[in-house]
Amino acid sequence: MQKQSTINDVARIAGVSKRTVSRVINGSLSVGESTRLKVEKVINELKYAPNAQARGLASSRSYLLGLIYDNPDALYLDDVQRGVLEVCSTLGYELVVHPCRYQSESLVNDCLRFMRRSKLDGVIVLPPVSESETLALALKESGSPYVRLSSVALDTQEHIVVSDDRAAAAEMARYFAQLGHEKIAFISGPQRYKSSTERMEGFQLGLSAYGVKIPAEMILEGNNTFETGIECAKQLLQRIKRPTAIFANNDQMAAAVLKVAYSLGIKVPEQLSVAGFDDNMLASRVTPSLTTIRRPVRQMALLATTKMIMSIEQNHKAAANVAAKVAPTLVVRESTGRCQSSDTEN
Amino acid sequence: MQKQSTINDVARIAGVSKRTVSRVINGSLSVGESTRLKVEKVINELKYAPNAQARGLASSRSYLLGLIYDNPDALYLDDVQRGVLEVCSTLGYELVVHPCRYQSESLVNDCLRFMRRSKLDGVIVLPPVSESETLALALKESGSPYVRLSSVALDTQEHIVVSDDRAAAAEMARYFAQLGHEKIAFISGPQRYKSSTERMEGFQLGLSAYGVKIPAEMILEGNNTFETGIECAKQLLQRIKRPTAIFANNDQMAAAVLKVAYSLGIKVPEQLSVAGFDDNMLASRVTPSLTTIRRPVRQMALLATTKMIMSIEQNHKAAANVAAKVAPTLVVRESTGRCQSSDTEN
DNA sequence: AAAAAAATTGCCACCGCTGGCAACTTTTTT
DNA sequence: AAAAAAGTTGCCAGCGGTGGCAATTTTTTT
Repeated sequence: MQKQSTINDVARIAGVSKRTVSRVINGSLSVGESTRLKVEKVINELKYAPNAQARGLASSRSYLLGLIYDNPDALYLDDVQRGVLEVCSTLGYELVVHPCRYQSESLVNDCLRFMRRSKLDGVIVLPPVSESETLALALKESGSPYVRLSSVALDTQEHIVVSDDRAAAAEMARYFAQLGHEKIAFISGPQRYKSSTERMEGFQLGLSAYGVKIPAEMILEGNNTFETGIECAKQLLQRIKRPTAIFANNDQMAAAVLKVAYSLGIKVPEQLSVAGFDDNMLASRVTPSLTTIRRPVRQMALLATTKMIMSIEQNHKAAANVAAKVAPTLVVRESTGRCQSSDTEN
Repeated sequence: MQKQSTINDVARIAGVSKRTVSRVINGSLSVGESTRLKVEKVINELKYAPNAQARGLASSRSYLLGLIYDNPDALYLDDVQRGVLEVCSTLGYELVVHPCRYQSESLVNDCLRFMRRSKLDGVIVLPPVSESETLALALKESGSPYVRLSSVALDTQEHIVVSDDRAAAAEMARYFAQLGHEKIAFISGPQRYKSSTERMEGFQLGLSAYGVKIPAEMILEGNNTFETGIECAKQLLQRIKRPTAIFANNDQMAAAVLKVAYSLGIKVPEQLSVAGFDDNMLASRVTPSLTTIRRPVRQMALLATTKMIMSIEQNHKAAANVAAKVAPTLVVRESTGRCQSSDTEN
């Protein structure tokens, strides 16, 4: 367990002051070329790495980013983390993960404490926590950089990256309509989440362009889990007049529909078209594979992180200029097809 | 954005020295009851929270734990994170995630830098990185606490939590044999991972107890991804003499087998039994649902974290006493059944 | 009641680094 | 060539806590 070398060691050996070493580390412009090389050489020899705590204490920077979320889909979270870490690692930041409870009334305090305690340089907030306006306000007031991922534009460009779920759902509607479906059902997510209502409205709007309307009894609310998907699917498929196509708010529930259809002997896509939303790993694994909407989650995370680091490093104008909107795209696979049922057929 | 209060503010207002405030914060025993109350009152009024960086700098503790891994299955990672965070949050630690490349020759340096830079109090290492003996050695030498999750006992109880994959695979073998299968295939994971060889050996050993032996051509090596699972499954199922049962090293590959079997018109479980390993979300989502081995991942993470925090807090004997071995269990679902093929049938 | 022991509390240095400003060099201007 | 400007580098004071030890107060012992 060898003693860790400090900035003093580097300074002494390189024959310069530690202030100069500090400048080299931070890429200051005002360091002579020869001095820089000399110092860098010593740094490498000693395998010196600056102490993040000391650095943070002196400069009120921690090079720590936080990720705040509430019980997201594992696959979604993983995608986000990968995206964030990709940027972090190249820019020298580390990521601290922090689950919390969206519903809790101590949410705001919890998050602020988290940020203060670890002196985070900024936080990335995932849905649905990102939809909390009180939290957003508190973050804004706290003065530390933050970026929200969301399905709806919520505040200024600087603090958000949105995916246009509404448009994507509309595209799915168009696709369904063009396949000739008219008896269409929708399994929504919790209506208290904006992403759910966005998708539902987009879908309905898209269908209405084709003169198709979803009757109220064809809209069921799940909570984005496989289990509730099963419940909803059973309700929809055991009816006398069952739909010929079902659009679910996410892949988990769409997979559940597949499962129920199978157990009822309903053939997909011949007798029933099914589509999901997310395009997570599940979509391509199930049989038949799911037609779905691909959300560029990783890319959103990437943008969000870039944006945040820019705003940490005082490039607010630049941060506001990083693209803030991404467009999910339709991915057609095996679970959807032309409507083949005649009028009277069930 | 109000100024954050410091220990000095608390000390001044409470009319004591900051050393005393520090003692109160750290729960030192030698503080008079009345003094403590007085100080705590001020702390609450000011909503004072100690600066983690300053604390760390002075005491060489950061209350930060690291999680080191290389490209794990998203579902596995999520499970681990949940387990770790559960303990962390109750004990006042935060978690920093750090992906790295197991194959890279800079692995050790990368990990050590990570630990030093953020002054982590300890790290949890996931497979396959956890199998690197050089890394383990470096960690031991570095003196900072670490715990490895693995499928094989690798070092002293204090630093590891293992799941007995070998025994679990043997149990699957027993189950297969009792169903009457004799033409059995195995899709292994990369042979360079201990977990892969453990499972394979356990499976073979288990079968041999029933006089069943897997011929070499019935063992294929995938790399634990769905895609390679597809390749292996195709090879196995397009043969004239195809197996009546396939055991895959993980659920991803087992799901791939299901997919291929479906496309070839092979009925599962009537004509082919399929089983996986992990019991992740996928297993229950696919059709037919997968018989598999449930690994108590979350529990392992929990144990590992508990163990580590104990050893951070100097309770080495206690740490060594936390259970270090968990037993995965067989979960029977729909993808397996009695062997129904006669001798000549394919 | 004085001395010894124990319990509290305070002082000061220091953890490792960066910020501000001064000092020293080198280059450019006049 | 002297003066001004620009480019480098160093010194010192913190950032907000904790550790060691001394000082003070309280309790116990004789």
